[in-house]
Amino acid sequence: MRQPKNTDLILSNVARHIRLDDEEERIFISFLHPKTLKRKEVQLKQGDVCTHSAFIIDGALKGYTVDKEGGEHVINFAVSDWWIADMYSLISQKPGILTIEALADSEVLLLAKDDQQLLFEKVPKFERFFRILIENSLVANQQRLINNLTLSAEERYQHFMTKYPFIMECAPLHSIASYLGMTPEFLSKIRRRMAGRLP
Amino acid sequence: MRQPKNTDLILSNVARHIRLDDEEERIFISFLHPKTLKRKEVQLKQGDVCTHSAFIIDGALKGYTVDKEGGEHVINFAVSDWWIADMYSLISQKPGILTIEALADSEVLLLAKDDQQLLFEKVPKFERFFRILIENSLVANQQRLINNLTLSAEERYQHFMTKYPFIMECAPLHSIASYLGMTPEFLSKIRRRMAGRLP
DNA sequence: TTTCTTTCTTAACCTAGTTCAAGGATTCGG
DNA sequence: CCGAATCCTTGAACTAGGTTAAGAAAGAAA
Repeated sequence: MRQPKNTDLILSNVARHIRLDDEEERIFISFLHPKTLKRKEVQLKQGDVCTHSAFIIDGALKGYTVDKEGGEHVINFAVSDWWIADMYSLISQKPGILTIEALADSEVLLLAKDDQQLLFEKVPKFERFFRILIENSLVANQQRLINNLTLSAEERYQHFMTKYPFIMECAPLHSIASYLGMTPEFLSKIRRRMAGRLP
Repeated sequence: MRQPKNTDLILSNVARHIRLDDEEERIFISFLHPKTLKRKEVQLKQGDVCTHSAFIIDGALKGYTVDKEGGEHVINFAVSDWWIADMYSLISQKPGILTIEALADSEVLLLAKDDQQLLFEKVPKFERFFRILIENSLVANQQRLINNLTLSAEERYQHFMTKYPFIMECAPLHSIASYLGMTPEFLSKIRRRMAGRLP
């Protein structure tokens, strides 16, 4: 086996949108830096400039902001086969608003912003790939906004469970509550109601 | 004056991110279709497939969804020098979730999705331009999500006023309330409180 | 002008979701 | 295996924001 097993996943991720020949694959992989994260380890800290995108091979991460009262607000999750970064900071190269932290021991591949630029020059197809990634992010984000504006807390939870069952399995409920814009206590109440236990 | 005045605005909009020569400008403009909209006129209806992006020369539009109870939820505004479309539908070419409607008599330039594809082939620089537009959309959208999750109704309103004073001037308050995720009655209460009129 | 519609506000009442405080259940590090 | 976090749940008291209903002000249409 010439390539380490962990690059198979990212190559099939890329192959979903663009087709690469062997040489292009080699170039791409040469830009990636593997990193392992312990549970609770912070990959990016709020206030720092985001210099890398991370592709998750295994494990799970969350991105969150801490508000002025110290409350934590989960903005996104990322599990195996997903990308995560503080897009605002990555794009603008200004201090970011997200802390990205491992929910479980994880293995990721990092792609530096500068290397991404080089990659665009050597393999222009990647412009297209990352444009599609961003398009999908935008659509997902907008849909989430609409859900927050139009659905009740219970409906948001139900929708989340059917859309992201795999996240239900690896993220603690209080993080999911935060992501859904409610308190953990209220999520608990919803779950009791849904289980038929009154009141 | 060789070019109609109304293309100046869109060319300077494009020039903010990519540099075009005369021929490229000519090609770009040849793909644009001017359209005028009367106040309340619908440019795109919820459920239809979005086939064009619109660049606003003059006037103002809003994009909104109607939920199953018939409630209207404003998802975005667009004023002079902005682009608007149902990105979900435009990208996926599936029936959309937004209705896009003129808030005032408006003048827009339409770019068909197919023509955009042709434009990419003839002037590849535009790939970059539209990628940047989408990046900015994504960042703005994410920031809005964070605001909705972390700020009170009053804080959201104050933030909106300072960030979009020009929208304050052309959109009715009930649309702004909807955009901010509150009822018009509650926005009214906030405004009274802020004006110092008790209670 | 007059009428009709849209926009904005008020006030009284209501409720979805929060806060606070506490206890039990798991899980994790050592 | 033990102690300490972390996680989840409960319940009671509270509040930010919603609902309903009504009227005033200001345009637009005619």
